[in-house]
Amino acid sequence: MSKKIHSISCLNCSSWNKSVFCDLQSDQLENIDNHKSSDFYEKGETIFKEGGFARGLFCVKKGKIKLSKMGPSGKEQIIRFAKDGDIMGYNSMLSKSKLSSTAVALEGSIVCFVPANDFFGLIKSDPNFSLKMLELTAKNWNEASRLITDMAQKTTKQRLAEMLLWLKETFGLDEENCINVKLSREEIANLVGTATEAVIRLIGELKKEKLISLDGKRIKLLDIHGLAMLANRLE
Amino acid sequence: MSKKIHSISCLNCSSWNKSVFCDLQSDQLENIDNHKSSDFYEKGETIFKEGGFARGLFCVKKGKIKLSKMGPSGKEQIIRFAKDGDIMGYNSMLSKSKLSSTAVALEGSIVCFVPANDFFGLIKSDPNFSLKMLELTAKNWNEASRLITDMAQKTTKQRLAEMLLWLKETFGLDEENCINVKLSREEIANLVGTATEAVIRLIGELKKEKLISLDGKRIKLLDIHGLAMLANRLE
DNA sequence: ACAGTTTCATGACAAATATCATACTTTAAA
DNA sequence: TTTAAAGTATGATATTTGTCATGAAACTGT
Repeated sequence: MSKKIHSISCLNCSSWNKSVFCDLQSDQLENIDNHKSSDFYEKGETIFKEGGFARGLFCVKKGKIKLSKMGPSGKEQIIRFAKDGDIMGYNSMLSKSKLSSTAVALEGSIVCFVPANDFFGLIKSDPNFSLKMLELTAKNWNEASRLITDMAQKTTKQRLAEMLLWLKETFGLDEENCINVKLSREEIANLVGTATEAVIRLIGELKKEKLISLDGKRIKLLDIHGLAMLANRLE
Repeated sequence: MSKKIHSISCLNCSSWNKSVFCDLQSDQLENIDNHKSSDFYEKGETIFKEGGFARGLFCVKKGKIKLSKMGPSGKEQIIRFAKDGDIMGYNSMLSKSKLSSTAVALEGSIVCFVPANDFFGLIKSDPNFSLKMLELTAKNWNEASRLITDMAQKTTKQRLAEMLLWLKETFGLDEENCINVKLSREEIANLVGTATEAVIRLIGELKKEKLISLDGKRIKLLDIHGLAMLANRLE
């Protein structure tokens, strides 16, 4: 189970300035501080489950989280990731529907929980916050519509290349150009939307083509431009 | 080219109550009235183009519109539809990015244009409107994430069944259980994310399986439950 | 009514991908 | 450390789907 930890103030949060709360005044943050709670989740722990009820907003203080949906035949589909400063669960709250995805920690993560009332209070009282939220949801839509098009039109190999680039953009690269997140082959398959075996084979091909290399379990990007070409990114 | 037509007041608009503007006060609507314009678009006409700049919001007074993205190899991908009371172009405005899709009329349609300033004015001044917009964008996300999962995991035939049901839910059925919108096979293919030939073949199969029948160009749904089973809809 | 164009339809074939079977390898647990 | 379990890898095969070719049917404008 997740461990309740001592909440530090949003004012001192290392991820505050990356978050949607970055423009709030200190009295607004204090109000959140008074009602929020913070939890630590081990790698593999579930933060919330698809189909559940959203009583509030989750904000990632530190960590890496995958958000996935159950496909029709019980196969997981990773929809997006959340990292430091990202928020989760707001779509269900806003649309007053069940949580549309499951959140699982990819590594030890600290996640704060802000009750729905405080969130809606901000929206009612602070137009700038609303605008910030709208900006966020609009960006999400742009991402999503691109993803729909990619899923529908690109080959598995192109999608794999695309996802490797997406992972790079989301989590960045370490000193050795390795993608800064650990995913199993199965998780990559659940992101690309294919079978695990296919991912294994295609990673092998990308390796042969000198686009990537494997440093243990870590994936090193050797030729980012080549990957972008393969993924058929026009922009 | 589209024809500029005489704008009638939002107060008398037949689609007003279905729209995101339904809770506005008459003075707010009058303000929109003073700045908006209305245009008629013939079937096949383009309302706006992907990559363009969003100077405002498009609101469908009457009609049926497809919103699509260009895929990497130049193939159109239909992302969503808009009908009476639906708005378009707001995601690009909100995220301050280029229009992420192209809007084309599927039949003669009347579309009003509301300048960005008025839209942002509403958001700044009316928290209820912001909330309504957030509700809308959140619902869009839920739709989109479902669509991503479907595209990634379902077979072409399942996706076709899924899309037929989606069309039914979006545009409804006429007296004879036919889907209330006319799409070419190619457009259906661009919605399902497959080749036109595949759609033609699969429509043939669905016909043989007595799930649908063809009444000229119109698609009649014979067995909605059967289609839902095939599409593997769990809920 | 006509020719020209587009849309719809079907077959043959090639390519991509899923599935199943089976090892090997690493990680975790006893 | 040993054993079990999970994750990774590879081959063989079947299925699905895309592509190309061709022809019929429906629509369009003159």
